[in-house]
Amino acid sequence: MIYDLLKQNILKNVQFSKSELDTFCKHFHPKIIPKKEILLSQGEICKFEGFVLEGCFRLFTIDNKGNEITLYFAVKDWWLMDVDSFLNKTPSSINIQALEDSKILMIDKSDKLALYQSLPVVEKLFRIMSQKALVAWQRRLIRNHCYTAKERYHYFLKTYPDISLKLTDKQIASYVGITHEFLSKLKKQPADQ
Amino acid sequence: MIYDLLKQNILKNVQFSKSELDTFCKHFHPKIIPKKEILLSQGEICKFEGFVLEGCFRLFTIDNKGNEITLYFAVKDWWLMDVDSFLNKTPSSINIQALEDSKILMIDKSDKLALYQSLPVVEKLFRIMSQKALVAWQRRLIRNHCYTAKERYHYFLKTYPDISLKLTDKQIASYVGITHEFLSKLKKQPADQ
DNA sequence: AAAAATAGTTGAACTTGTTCAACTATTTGT
DNA sequence: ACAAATAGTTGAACAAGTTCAACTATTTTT
Repeated sequence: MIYDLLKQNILKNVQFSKSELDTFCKHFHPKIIPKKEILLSQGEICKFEGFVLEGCFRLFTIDNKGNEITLYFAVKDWWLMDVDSFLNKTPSSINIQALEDSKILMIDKSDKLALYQSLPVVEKLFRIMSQKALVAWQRRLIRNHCYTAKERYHYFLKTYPDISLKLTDKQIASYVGITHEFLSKLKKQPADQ
Repeated sequence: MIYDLLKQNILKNVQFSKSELDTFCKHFHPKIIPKKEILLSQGEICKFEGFVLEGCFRLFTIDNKGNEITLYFAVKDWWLMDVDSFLNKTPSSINIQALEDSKILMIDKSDKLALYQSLPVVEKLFRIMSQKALVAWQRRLIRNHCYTAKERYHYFLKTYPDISLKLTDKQIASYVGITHEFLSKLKKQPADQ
């Protein structure tokens, strides 16, 4: 069933009854996003939340010097949104673009806010999801300080072997935080040196 | 009253009734932490959450090369904990140290978990606090890529003028992500150059 | 008040990663 | 299948930030 993956994802974080799962899921609607399409553009206000079923997305921002920084790549079982823009109704500073033909489950902001009201356990779900995400961002910041570019690159390959197969080196470089020219040079060196 | 600041902090994030505020606060106990004392050490499991009333704390990690990376400084109105360790019962990778004689409100993990049960609006409070924190970490990672060391240093001074007065340059450098020698050189240059 | 420890400064040599430019290889659109 | 666009490679010059060491200034401890 179309909601199976979403239900599994929820149950990884918190206990939901069968009926709670159904109530939750029925507000999510499938959507096909063709390759290259932009789901959210820098400047727009994010009024949805998405859950990836198939394909791959890149969430990135473009700084004032024109550099692209990739926040993360989202494949099957990942969530898509700009928390900042969604929460604070501010223009988004990120772009969400499909790197492949993709399929997501989408919920409108108004439906999500209604869910928080009608199904209190949803607060717990997103409390836990947010705390886990927060921890991941903390760790990434620490890695960015402690690890060299080369170590960060190999960490990425090791941590997301499946995702990295779908990406160009340029996209990986924008996640690792280096130029693609330098990544090209790194690749020539053996991993341990 | 001792809980005034905590109550204000809560109301910034979510609407609590007077009785909800009281029920929430009564599980927090004041604690004095003298200067230099370590509230949580790397390796320990974090079984509390703290809210700063007075003084100043540094949350930092020491990497395998012996470098100190400061996650953040916590003064009045900031929260203290290692979310990762608290949530996942894993040995903490951070140290929390008082930089001055300080006073906090502290809640035990078991009391906090009980609060989630007895007062459902607490889930909402921490859902929102976590989402805001998550956004702050996202933004910091982006700044670390886009800004030079000098820009990050001046951003810190501008954003936390009150906190920076309490800190040594060495501590600031460990937040900005540079050596204190380099910070010393940066300070000689005019801010805009 | 003296001694010890910690913080801050400075310079020289060095390392890591960037920039720019020219080129080759691969993918995409028609 | 061809043209156009995009991705990847390579090298040389450069810039940002580190390391190490020697020194001075300030703070803490006794």
